Amino acid sequence: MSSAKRGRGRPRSEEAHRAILGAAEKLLLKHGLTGASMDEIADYAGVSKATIYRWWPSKELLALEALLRSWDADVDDKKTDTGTLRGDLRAILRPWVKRATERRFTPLVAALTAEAQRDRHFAQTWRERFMESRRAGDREVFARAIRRGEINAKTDIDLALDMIFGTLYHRLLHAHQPVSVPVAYRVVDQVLAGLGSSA
Amino acid sequence: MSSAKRGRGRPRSEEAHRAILGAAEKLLLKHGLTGASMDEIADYAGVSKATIYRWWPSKELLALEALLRSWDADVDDKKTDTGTLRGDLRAILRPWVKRATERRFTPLVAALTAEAQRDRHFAQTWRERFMESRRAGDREVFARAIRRGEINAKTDIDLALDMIFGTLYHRLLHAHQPVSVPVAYRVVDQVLAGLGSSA
Amino acid sequence: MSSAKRGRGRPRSEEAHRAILGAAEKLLLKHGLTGASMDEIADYAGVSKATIYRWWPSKELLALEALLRSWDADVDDKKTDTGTLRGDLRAILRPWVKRATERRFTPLVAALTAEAQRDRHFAQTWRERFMESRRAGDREVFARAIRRGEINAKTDIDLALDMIFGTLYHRLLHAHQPVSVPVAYRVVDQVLAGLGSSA
Amino acid sequence: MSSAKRGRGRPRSEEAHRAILGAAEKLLLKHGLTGASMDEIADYAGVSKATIYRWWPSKELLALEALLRSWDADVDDKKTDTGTLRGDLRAILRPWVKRATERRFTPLVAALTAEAQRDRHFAQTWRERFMESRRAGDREVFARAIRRGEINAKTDIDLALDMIFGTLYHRLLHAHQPVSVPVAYRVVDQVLAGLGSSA
DNA sequence: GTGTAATCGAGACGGTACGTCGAGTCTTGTG
DNA sequence: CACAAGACTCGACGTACCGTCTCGATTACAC
Repeated sequence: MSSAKRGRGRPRSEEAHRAILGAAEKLLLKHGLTGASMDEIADYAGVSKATIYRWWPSKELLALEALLRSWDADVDDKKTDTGTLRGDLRAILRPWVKRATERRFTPLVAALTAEAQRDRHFAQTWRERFMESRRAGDREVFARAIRRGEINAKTDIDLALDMIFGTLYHRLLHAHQPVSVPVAYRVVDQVLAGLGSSA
Repeated sequence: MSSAKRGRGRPRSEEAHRAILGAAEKLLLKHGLTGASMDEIADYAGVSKATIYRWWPSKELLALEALLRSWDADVDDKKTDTGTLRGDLRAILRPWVKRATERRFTPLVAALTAEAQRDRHFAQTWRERFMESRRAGDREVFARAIRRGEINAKTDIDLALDMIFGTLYHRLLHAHQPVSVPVAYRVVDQVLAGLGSSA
Repeated sequence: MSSAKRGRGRPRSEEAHRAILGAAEKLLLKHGLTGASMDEIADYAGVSKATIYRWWPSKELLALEALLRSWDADVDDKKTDTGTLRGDLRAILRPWVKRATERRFTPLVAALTAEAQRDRHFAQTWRERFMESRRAGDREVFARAIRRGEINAKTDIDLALDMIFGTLYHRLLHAHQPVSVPVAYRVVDQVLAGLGSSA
Repeated sequence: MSSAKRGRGRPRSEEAHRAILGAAEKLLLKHGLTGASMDEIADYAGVSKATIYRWWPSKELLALEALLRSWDADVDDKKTDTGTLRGDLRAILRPWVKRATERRFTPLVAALTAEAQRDRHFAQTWRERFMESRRAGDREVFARAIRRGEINAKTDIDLALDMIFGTLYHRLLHAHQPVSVPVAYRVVDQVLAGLGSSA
């Protein structure tokens, strides 16, 4: 019956896996997509390049996973249910701003975003694994507000989220204006105000 | 005609200059920053690579200029003074959306944005020549609205602009949601609505 | 008879053995030493690579054995005693030329000869198993001729054999001149003529 | 006259060329075709790998040229006209044996011979540049003997040469029997004796 | 029968070299 | 001088193959 497919061959080394991701996190996050080479990563991980390529078909996919892990690493994903939409959004944005500004995520995010323009397939993966996955939670916050009757049921949630995160990413990427918790709060306020009237 | 400041040697070839930018526009816009090589560009322009590097210190700077020229090429920058802020913004965004969606700008913009993360110096140039230059006009529209008393004098113009363009770029870059003229109008409406209440 | 040393564990699979040699013969003979990979051979034999390496320490040794088997496969090693040295040598060379020209032995022979230059140990094995083993019979033909008084007892048999096979291999390896049964006969004639006078 | 094609661009660096061939001679001759890597050669030559590949399409072709140069390096190609065929052949073989036995040519020769079996194109080059080029002179020695009336005009020169060099290469490659000047002389004698009677 | 021991298939792994590509620099000869 | 041609350096890329290793599953002989 079952378990038929229980591993036949040599089991894949979780050790190696971890080492690769560790090296990728460290080197790619630090030096960026082009700043770190696969050879370096392999060396640093004490692993052969072939082993990396066995599991990650490209540098970009490896970087994506490293980014994801690093991103999710220090999240205290406290179920943020503060009772108000504004409160929930603030609770989401507070740690987001910290991560986004403290650590060197932006270079990788920018590089992978650029890669997504060149490779439709990667773009798909990028959307699913980076964008959509964190978006799901954010959408829920709006859904709750709708259930509460706090905002109009017809609110375009995706647009609202794009206005919030689009604005902040824009500043992050071009660094022409500061990104901070207060700024994030103001963005939330503006968006919320806008929602009300367009209802 | 004279040519007073004629140097000693062979005069610089405007012809070559134009050819380089033409090739850069064509190839870089079409295939992206990594998709086109300097050798290809030189070949296509019928120019030596050294000549390119004499005038543009790097591929990125060349791409930046090509992007700028292409961007400004088909602009009917009719001084758009419609009398209302909403009208002015719509007038600005209508051609913007066309350019941004019709032509292949996004890959280059994304690639150069990524480059800006790696190179502080390039980031500076990027901000000045790409961001700020088009921003000036946009800001003026808000300034006019303030003078008209249409919006609060303390309005954070930069934030408003980031909310508009940030949102649209966000969608452009990740293609998770559509970008269209109606969408752009809705963004304007939301932002304007937000401005009012936070005044 | 033997089987005395029957071990404790699972007996070695004769099936696997045959399959490996079969695959080796087929693939190595067809594509050469570098043209066929161990992975391919293992796959084709339906056997794991480790099983191959358990019994053959290296690709070269496996190839050697495959070559030997294939070489000896279609030999009608009719004890060729024709009564004269010339007749015996012709009887030996006739099938030799066929094998050497018809099938794809030369690439393997060349590759293994090259390997013998790099690895003294393999060179030893190569000499013993490939050269010497087929040489024994050839030498006997000369010994018979000496017993018959057909040629001088002091004839340098090894030199004679080297002159015959060296010449033919030379042509085989560099393909600058044809190898055929008539050519082989002429070589024999020349060598025999030479022997007589140097006696 | 010609010279029309005198380079426009940067002239190829004879320095680099020499360095590459020097490194190739040293490393490939010393460690063999597989024992030396292109990276090592590039390093040793103080040259980039790309430069090597610009001029030599493959490791094998580079090795061929290195072999040729090294082979021809220490030749005192004294026009050997001793008056007799035997004398001429001895004069040719004396230095040949020295080169062939003293220096580490055989591994490379064997490896390239093996390569010639895999690649028809390389085989062609190999024959032309290694075999035929040195053969031309050897053939002339026989032609002279024919003109002198020393040997039959119908002598199969190529066969005679194959018998001489084939025999010696055979011993060189398999090392089952010694190669020395006396041995070479005996081979010559045998071949010459054979020629006479088959005339 | 149950334990012990060798073998096998599957397949991951480290290592090492390959040949390719692109950016940017440098060296000539020519206009 | 500015330019065209193009050789050169540097360094990364992704691929391929070898031989080793780790497992779990088999298949005997021995107790």
